[in-house]
Amino acid sequence: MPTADRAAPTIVDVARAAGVSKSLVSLAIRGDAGVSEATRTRILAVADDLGYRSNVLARGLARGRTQVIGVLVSDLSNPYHADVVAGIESRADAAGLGTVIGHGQSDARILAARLDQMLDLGVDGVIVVSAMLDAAALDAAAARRPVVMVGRPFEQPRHVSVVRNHDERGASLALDHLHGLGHRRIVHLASSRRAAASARRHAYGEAMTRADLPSTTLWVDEGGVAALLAAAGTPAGPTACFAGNDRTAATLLHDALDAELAVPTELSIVGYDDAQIARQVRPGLTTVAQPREAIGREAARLLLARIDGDSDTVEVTLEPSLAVRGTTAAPC
Amino acid sequence: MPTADRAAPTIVDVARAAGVSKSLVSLAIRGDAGVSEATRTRILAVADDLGYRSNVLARGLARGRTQVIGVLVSDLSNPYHADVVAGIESRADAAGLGTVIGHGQSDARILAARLDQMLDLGVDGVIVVSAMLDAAALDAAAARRPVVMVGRPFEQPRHVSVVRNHDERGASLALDHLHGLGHRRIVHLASSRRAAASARRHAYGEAMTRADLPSTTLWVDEGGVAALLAAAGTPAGPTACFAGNDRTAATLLHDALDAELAVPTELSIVGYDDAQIARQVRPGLTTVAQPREAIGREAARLLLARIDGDSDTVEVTLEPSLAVRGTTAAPC
DNA sequence: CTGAAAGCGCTTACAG
DNA sequence: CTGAAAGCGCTTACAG
Repeated sequence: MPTADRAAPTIVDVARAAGVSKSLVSLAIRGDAGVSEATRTRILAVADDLGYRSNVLARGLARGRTQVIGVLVSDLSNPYHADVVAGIESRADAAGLGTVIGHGQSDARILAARLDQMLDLGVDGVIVVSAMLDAAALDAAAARRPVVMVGRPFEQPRHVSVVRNHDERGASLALDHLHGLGHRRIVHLASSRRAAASARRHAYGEAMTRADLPSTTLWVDEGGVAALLAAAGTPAGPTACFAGNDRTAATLLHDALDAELAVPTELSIVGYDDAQIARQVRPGLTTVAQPREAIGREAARLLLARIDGDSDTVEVTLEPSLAVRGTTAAPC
Repeated sequence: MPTADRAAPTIVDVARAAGVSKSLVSLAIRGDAGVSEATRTRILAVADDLGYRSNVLARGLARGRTQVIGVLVSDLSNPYHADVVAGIESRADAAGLGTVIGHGQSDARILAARLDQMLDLGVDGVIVVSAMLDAAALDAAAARRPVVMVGRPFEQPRHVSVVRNHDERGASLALDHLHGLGHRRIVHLASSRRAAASARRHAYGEAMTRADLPSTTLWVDEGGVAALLAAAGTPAGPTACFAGNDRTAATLLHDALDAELAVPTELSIVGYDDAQIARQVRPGLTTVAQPREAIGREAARLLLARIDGDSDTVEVTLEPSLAVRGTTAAPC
């Protein structure tokens, strides 16, 4: 009995046991009006007795809908994704839809292959939580089923709705915080040229210009961390750094501490993302937090609307917030 | 065109375009011998031209196999799971099977519901990466499809193969390391009563007994960390601690540093799991590493064997290893 | 309120 | 080497 479900009862078994036709069972199970309450109750009881479970494959084939949505994430180990997925699932659950997750292993080609696999599997739509797929790949998928993307695309796909955090506003939050503390010499530490990172970088430059302060962007892969640490602590050196993301900020923090530079007094640091690492480093990292669950819920909402026939593709931008922890203080 | 795949070509479209019967298309696509190489090539070319994709729902319904396996994880944000999943996927990919992931949100009831959902979806088998489901729930699932569990179950399910790390050996590795460094007063910091944690705790006691040393287990939820820190540094106090997992070890490490206790000289710490946090704390945490990817590959191997008819359920125990980092040294 | 029939897109013997 | 037919388990008009 273990590895076989050959014996799995079907709608026909239920019909026979209940003494009705199989179409009636189908209607009763889906709660269709036009089945008397009494028979419906009886049929459901029989179904339950038999351990009947509706075959999603058969149902999906007949209806053209599986009531399952797919979520594709580029990297499972990124806790950011877990929160977004939780948001998606809460909305999908509420709508009575199942959720399956696919994993792209941070590789655009694997991601694209998994996307096709999910679509082949018959999901009613998919949410791509990744900015690694290009517009062409996303639009190709959107030609099969509704697709919503979470993240900031490099190039805007035409048939895909996008949900993302407002990077410019997030950068402003970080810089306003540092300005408010009295920092004037603030550098930006950049580590990526992707769309979200670039937006943060540009927003940094503009915020500095608005405040009439000079801006300096250092790149991690060009020895930016070392340069920053060498300059910090000197009379005209920077007193604060806005990093493009938390990983970069954490690296800077650790290297600063190793170099015996006091954080936050000699160097204040702000990250971006409110990743798990922001709470794990000491002192805790002040950082811009994306509304991850809300992003997930919004993405699911948009997807469900499109599955139900709403054909508009939109771009939704959610507001980040600032999580103030121990890496920022007034300059000494 | 965006949100519709009504136009999705079927095997019939391919047959018509190629001027053959649909059964021939089916055979050609599955690479069945008995289709001439020439026609096969032609049919595939036509299929490709039309953008034909085999409908998994229909195929699954007809064959009773979807060629997709399910992986259920209790907690997406746990990087441990990501590595296990990577191992599973590599093996599944190699066998030409797709993988979908379900997410239990660290809640046994949600986990059980998702397990049923995956089974309803028609997966050919499922790997449960969690010890949260009890034997009854696992066996119930195993009555429908082959199930393999990754982790250490509280109670052994009867129809489910189990793959796990050898906790006893892992604990020995940790204690041998500390003994080798010269530690004699070693305490165990426990935070869980689950099976894996209990095994590590017991193994600690036995290792100490074997070495003719007194053993002391402190519980986190009973103020164990404070008690440990108070005793450490005193003449007869402990010089080392074996923690039940990395999170507990990291908490201890941070609190020790806050209490100005020098790690590793005044207190050495060993964790368990080699979680991400083990690399993120400073100094880096010495810890027992589970062979996560190998565990995933082994689980997939067992599942595939069961899907292919091997009816034996087995328990496979893989060897952990020690990752020596900065939290252990000879006592001063 | 209930039943017989066709169909979803595929696979699988079974004839030729 | 190829084609007609039944069937996987469900849904959906359509008659009654």
